[in-house]
Amino acid sequence: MLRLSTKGQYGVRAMFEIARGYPDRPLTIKEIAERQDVSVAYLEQILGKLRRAGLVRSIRGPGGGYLLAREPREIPIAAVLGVLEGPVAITSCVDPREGCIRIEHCVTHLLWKELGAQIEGFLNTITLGNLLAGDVGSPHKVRTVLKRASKDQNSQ
Amino acid sequence: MLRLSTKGQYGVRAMFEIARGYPDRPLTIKEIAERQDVSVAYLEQILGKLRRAGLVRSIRGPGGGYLLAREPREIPIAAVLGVLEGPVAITSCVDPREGCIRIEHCVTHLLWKELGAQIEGFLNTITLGNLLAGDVGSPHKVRTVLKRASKDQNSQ
DNA sequence: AAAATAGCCTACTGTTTATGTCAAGTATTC
DNA sequence: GAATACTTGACATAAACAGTAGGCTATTTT
Ligand code: FES
Ligand code: FES
Repeated sequence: MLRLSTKGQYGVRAMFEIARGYPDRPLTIKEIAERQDVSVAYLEQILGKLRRAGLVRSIRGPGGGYLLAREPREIPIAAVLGVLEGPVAITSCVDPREGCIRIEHCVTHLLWKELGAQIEGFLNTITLGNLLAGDVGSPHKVRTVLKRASKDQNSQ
Repeated sequence: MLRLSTKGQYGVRAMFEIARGYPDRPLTIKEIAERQDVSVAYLEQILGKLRRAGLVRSIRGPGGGYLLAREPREIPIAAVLGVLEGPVAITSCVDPREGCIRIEHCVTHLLWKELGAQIEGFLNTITLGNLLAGDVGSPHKVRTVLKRASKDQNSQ
């Protein structure tokens, strides 16, 4: 249950790969594709979205490629997934783009809303910087990152 | 992103409805269907799964219906969803039924695993009993919601 | 200028999953 | 034995997913 689409998965992996080159070296789609086992054509779609959302910037022509638009530590995973998959919406009822008529008499509505908040909270505390450092999971490490990451929540 | 299927949603709502009758009154599929706006035929599938999993038991013939197999407070939402949607598996890589060859050199694997654990943890702390009491989520908001929810239960 | 490199765009397609419906059963009670 | 109610499996439709294909534009190098 609750599976992420491949777009989201590949997107995060691509962003991680780009982050590894930051800030010096632009990475070409081809390089990313090879290192992360994804097709070039599919990655184009994904990176196109991320670029239009302002998370990465691109340089055309020979020597070109992709670069992060901000520092790795200022890009939470939630931002990447938000662009590629839309907002967290466990059910259509809690989707800001949809809604529900039963909402008033519905017991589960609050449940899904709270679950969504938990997920979004978690994904906002983990940044590409954490991924680079390999530190995912343990709460005390997360807390230090939280302060830095909270700035980014606005720009999403 | 991360949407739950209707089977899971309806399943939880059906379980909630059955829980309201616990332990005295078996509820017929028809009653549940009417109160939760779901088709009888679809509910049959859902309740069938829940019955085979031992979460509810059924009584056939006139006066029959469905009853919880255990007390509401002993049935976490995670159990209901687990039956209807399988285990939490953000990606196929962390799905116990599948797996991944890249797992060794993959940075994101731990991330998805941790996210899954967070979700499962949350869903395990909320039981049908909590739903009946209207107490879901952050402790401060709970109290105000509690009153409204309990009113809805009667008027529904 | 021409060639080579690299990103940009969007339409199309096959596959799978989700969301149900339908029909014909079986068990139980009154 | 008639009415009630659960049981089961097959089937239909629609949407989402996962990815391909092909042509285009911008920039650098020779
Ligand atoms: S059914 Fe939509 S809020 Fe519960
Ligand atoms: S790609 Fe499967 S574990 Fe990361």
